[in-house]
Amino acid sequence: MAIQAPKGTKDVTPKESYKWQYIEALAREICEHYGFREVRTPVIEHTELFLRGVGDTTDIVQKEMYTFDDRGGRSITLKPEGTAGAARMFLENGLFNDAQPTKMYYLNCPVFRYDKPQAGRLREHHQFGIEVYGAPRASADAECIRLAMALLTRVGVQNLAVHINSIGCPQCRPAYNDALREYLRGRYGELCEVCKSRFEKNPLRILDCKEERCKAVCAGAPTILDCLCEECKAHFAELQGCLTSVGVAYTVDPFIVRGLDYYTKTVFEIVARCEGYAGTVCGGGRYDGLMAELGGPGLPGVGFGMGMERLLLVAELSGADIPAPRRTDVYIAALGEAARAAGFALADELRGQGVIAEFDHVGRSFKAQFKYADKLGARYVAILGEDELAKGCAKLKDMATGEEQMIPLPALASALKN
RNA sequence: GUGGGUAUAGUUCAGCUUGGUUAGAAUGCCAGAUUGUGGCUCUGGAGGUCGUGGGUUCGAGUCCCACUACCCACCCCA
Repeated sequence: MAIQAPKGTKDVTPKESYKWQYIEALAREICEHYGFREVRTPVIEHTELFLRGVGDTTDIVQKEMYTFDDRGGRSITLKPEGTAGAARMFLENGLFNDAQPTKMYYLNCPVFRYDKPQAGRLREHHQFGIEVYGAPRASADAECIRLAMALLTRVGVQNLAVHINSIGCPQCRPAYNDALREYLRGRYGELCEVCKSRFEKNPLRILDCKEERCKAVCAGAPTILDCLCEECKAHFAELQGCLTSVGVAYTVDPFIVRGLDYYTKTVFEIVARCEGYAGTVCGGGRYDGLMAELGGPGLPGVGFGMGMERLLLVAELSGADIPAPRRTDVYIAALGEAARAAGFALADELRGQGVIAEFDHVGRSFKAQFKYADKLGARYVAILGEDELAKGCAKLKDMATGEEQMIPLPALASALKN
């Protein structure tokens, strides 16, 4: 093959697109029930947006962005996540002047990260995500988590676990960072190289390290939950109360910190465990400082992102029941030029009446047309040969029972609908 | 960025260890087996520059090297 798709990208073929459409339809339906409206923002943004929004010390910004200069010399970046673009859209369109909160979702949003591809991770993937702006109370956080769980369970993903944490706010986190550094200082030599470099600029990330030795060191570390200010404590308590009240089981995991700089207070991950894949399917949290960071009013935000490829992967691995696409109602088998002309028009007529009708564009024999109709899974074949045409009828064959019946052409549509 | 594996028909793979005439299977695709009828069965057909480039050899799908791509794990994340 001369040209193949770029590394880390994946085609959706006509044989599998129905699975995507199924999940998209469920997501739309659930979002509607929760009062969210769809937004669509550009695939490209000014690089500056992500430097300020996502944070210039994050892995995403430092080594995973698709950044290039356009012909006008502007630095442009393919969006690496959904929130920054949504926030920019919100500010640029002055939506903060409307009654708050603003609840939005995006679906099939392409996001790009220059990463090494592997199971459940691509360079271009598509996210479903939601954003709630202007809602300071923790009930909004809980609503986001509840919505994510509603979709995941509805899609059929098994063995889900919700992990929540609070990473505090600008008032209480510096104190925690000091406490953490104080604790780690004595065991600094035991940390991995990456964590040593994190020590000064972002010690919180050390808690997230997957290295066994770092985990061992962190096991006895002070937790941020002990250092939260009164406001953050109350917020976290409200979140837990809300989750409990809607039946969302969760575990408090002081080790999740998330990879984006904009988070404050609530962070959460929803993890799925199944044969073949175990890991995060949804990650999100609160970002009360983001809007101000982007030069807008100090409105709070909360939301999550969910990778659709990953969602589909775990859904299939969990044996989710994804309904097959609608079958062909009738295949019109015509032979001879006059019959073909009539058959072509008949197909169009039937489609206009809501029937899924197919017609031969290859010029196959009757036998081959039947075979093809069978492959399509057609319920009926309408036979239109010279005999039938002369009578103004079609012979309708039920492919399951084999029964045949002569039907006048004008009555076909209603016969098919029964 | 680090480590491991793989690359042969549309697809899933065998053949490679012990180099040797026209490279196989299954499945899919096309056609035929009563002249206007599917599924099951049978028969036939099309389809491969054996990832790319170099090397060793009388001879390379098979051995060696490089490159590329893909898969898996680490890291990070969705």
